[in-house]
Amino acid sequence: MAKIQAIRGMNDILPEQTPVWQFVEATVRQVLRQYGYQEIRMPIVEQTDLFKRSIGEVTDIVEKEMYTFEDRNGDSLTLRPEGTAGCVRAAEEHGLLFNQTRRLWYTGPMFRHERPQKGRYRQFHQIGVECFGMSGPDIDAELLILTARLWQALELSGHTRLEINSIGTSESRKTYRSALVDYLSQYKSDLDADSQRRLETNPLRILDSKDAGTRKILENAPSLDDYLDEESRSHFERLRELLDAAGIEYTVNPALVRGLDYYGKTVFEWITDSLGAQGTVCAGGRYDGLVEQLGGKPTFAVGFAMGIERLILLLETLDLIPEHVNSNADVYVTAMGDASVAPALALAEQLRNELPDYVVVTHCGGGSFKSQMKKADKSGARYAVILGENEVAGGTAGLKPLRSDEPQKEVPQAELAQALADVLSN
RNA sequence: GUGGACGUAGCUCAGCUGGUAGAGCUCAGGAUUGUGACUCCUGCGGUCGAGGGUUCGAACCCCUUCGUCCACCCCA
Repeated sequence: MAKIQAIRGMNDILPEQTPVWQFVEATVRQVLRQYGYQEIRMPIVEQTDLFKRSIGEVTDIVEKEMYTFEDRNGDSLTLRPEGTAGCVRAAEEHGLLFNQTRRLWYTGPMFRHERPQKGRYRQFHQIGVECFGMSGPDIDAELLILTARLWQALELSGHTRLEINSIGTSESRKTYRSALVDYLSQYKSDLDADSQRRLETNPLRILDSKDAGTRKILENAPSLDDYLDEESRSHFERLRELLDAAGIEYTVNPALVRGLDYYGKTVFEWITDSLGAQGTVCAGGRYDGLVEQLGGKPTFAVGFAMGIERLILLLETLDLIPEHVNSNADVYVTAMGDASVAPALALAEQLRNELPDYVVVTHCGGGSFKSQMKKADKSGARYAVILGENEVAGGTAGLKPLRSDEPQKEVPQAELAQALADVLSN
């Protein structure tokens, strides 16, 4: 019988990996807390229409990447392919957006039926940040300053670069789009095959083409910049001033277009060159029209999402996972012989009471002294506490350093916690 | 959805022109009746991804299929 295994592109996160995830999540949480962002938790499943109406009917995500299925009562439901739509739905549904400003964040799995590759999976995890009710470029700048602080906290500054652009309001973008299509249509047969297809589906994406012939044609193409409305233009200029003032480095990439329909004005991406083809580690932008589009009052909004898998992949590639993240024991308590099992369990409890910040692992499962010592070593603990018949009889414990050549000491059990506190703290 | 590479022990891999499987690491035990890391010895561990075909004989050749990885598309 065939073995049942995980769904393609949906990965188990194993015990060796979870400490890294917790480290990244905790670091992000801490930075967001500093800026006063509030966490929101949404369901993983939403009505299919929510995504169709927000992401855009003709995007790849909606057309061919969604996990959509029928509920038992016939409703069409979809596993969320991204977080913004559900966040807007939840915030709107509970009156979080009316006449107020909000700074929200969330994390969790997202689902897209794509072919997996490095840094891209069918179930992947994002940390999303969304801000509502603020119209100016100052909040755009805050988001970028916040992410820059996060890169610093993760020691990723210098391995990520920021690209920004303004794609204008949907009206100005529409005008530009038709100008671009008009221009490119003259050369349609000279465009590469992908770009010919994009002419129908997503013409702005052609700006990004790597094909030499297409690039040549693009040289004389109309520029998005010339079609920007005045408000978008000044918004973008002000954003650049704010970033300059904050010392955030960036490049303006006129070809930077986001794939989701709801974006307008500011768009940005943090990119790394260390991950191969999937180098975008964080991306977002402004989406002032979305709340209204989903049935709410017009509400200014801007946000971004980070891919946790990509962040972790990057940290691992650059060998930036701090040492302490992977250690899963500080003290390992051995128990030699049946008679010392109960005292060992009791002694470990005593240590946990007095040293709540340290990880105390008790040896279970018996075995020779030698094998217990091996396990102590393997655990990564800095100290072994040795409890055998002699120690139990004398009310002491052996305190053995495992990471240095210092000699083992016999310590009265009552003084063991203090002795460990002294040696573990330096 | 398209293309390429690859599936042999828990992990990393070797296995020549077809002759029915090996190493290192890990794990368990021992050398050392209560002391890990280094060393040495012993042991556990494989329907060679699956199914079919060719052959006296297939891990190796052929077909099919499943899976993984990387890239394209697209995206975090």
